Amino acid sequence: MAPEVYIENLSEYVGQEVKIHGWVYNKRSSGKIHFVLVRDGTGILQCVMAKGATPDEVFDKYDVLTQETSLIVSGIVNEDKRAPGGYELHVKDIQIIQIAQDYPITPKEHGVDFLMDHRHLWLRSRRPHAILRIRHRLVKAIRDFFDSKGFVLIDAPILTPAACEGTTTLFETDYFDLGKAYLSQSGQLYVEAAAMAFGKVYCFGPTFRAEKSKTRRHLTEFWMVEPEVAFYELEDIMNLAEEFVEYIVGRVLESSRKEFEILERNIEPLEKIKRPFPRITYNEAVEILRKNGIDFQWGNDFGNTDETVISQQFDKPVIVHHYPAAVKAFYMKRDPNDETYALAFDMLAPEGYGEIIGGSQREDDYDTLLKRIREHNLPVEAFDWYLDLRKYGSVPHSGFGLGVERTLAWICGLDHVRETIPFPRMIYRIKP
RNA sequence: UCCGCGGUAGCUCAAUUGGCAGAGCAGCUGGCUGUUAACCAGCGGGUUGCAGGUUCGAGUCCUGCCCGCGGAGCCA
Repeated sequence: MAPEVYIENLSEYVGQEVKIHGWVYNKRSSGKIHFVLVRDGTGILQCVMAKGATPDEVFDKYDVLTQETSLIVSGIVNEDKRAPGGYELHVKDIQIIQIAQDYPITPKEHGVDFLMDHRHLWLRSRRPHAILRIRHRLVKAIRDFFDSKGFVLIDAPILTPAACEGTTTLFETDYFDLGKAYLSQSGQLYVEAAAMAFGKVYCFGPTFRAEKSKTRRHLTEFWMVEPEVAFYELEDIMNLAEEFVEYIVGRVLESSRKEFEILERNIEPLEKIKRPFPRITYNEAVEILRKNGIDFQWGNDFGNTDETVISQQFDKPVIVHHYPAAVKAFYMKRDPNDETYALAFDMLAPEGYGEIIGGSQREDDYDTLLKRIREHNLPVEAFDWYLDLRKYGSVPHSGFGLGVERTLAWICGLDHVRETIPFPRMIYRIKP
């Protein structure tokens, strides 16, 4: 009985008969010799059927094979330079499971809209397959980084009673007799509570923003990892962010060569992502913009093109810190030396990708935080528990959030975040 | 929400000044013993996004609407 194996392990079975379970990816023929490309989720294998060498009744099955027909194929593994991937299967038998009719995605060109409508099938194609494998490894690297440093994973709730950051739009839903609930746009307030319990924590999950943004950098549902550390000040958390990004890029680089080739991603820029990263203040960033001919108004937050210009000055991620407090969230601590500035930082990815991290030291003084909540016209009742954290053993603490999809788009060299998540949610797309 | 671009065969696109809607791929038929998005020959395939209007005649011009894409604002 031939062993049932996966294509990624074929090199261990050269000369042996094996059984592959999979789907027809493509086929071509010269009449007396057929080539069927079979994929099984781990790779793509060329299966060869030659008149005379293959039993006639098996050879003739070629005619009914259509793209994405599911089958079990058995044969002898052969090493051959002419085969894509270097190995091929000399077919002895084919068992057809189901014949696929009119598979809509052909090996030719398609538009993004068509492919997104067929995202459930598009996942089978080389490119999305490569991206999502890299996503898997990126997520693993993120978890390994924090786990190896003694952080505790604390999952934040998805349904929340109020906005974490007052301004952005929230998805709203009815919540029994308690009024409205909102889909979380950040787990941050909850990890702050957890940091006071466990010291070093992180949350990792989906977050939701009902912004009507239609750009290559926005999804309405995206994944964010948010570490929070007690007794960390701004400098400490910037150091952590820097070490973190160096680590996850390195991990993905060493594990995903094959996928980067499929994506035609030049990995040289990624190999330069080593500490230390450049650090500039908001004011220095403004100078850069003005030197590049941008008429930037001091006190504004950076726009998309501003971020691109700043990040293009460096070949590593750049940390911008000490933003004007007025443009930052209510919970960020202000610089005691100059209250104009917040102890906040963003990390902008190189190659024009822009912001992938936003973080800060948090306001830890009760009266100051209460004042900020009122200044931002936020409902104080909703934040009573959050204020409690400043009543019972308040300490300096800091954290940041990293957007997984933006980070992955940068690492893969993609021009849109929609390809970095299996089923993207955008303002005009909820299906499939 | 605002600005710009687009919607033609299953898919990707073409159609000159308003004048017979066309090609490649996919599908079907036939050919080919080493193909690499194979190739060669043939066949079938259309409510030109929707609703009006101008005109002898509209894919093409006008009005309204729908949908998508790119960008701005906001953000990770």
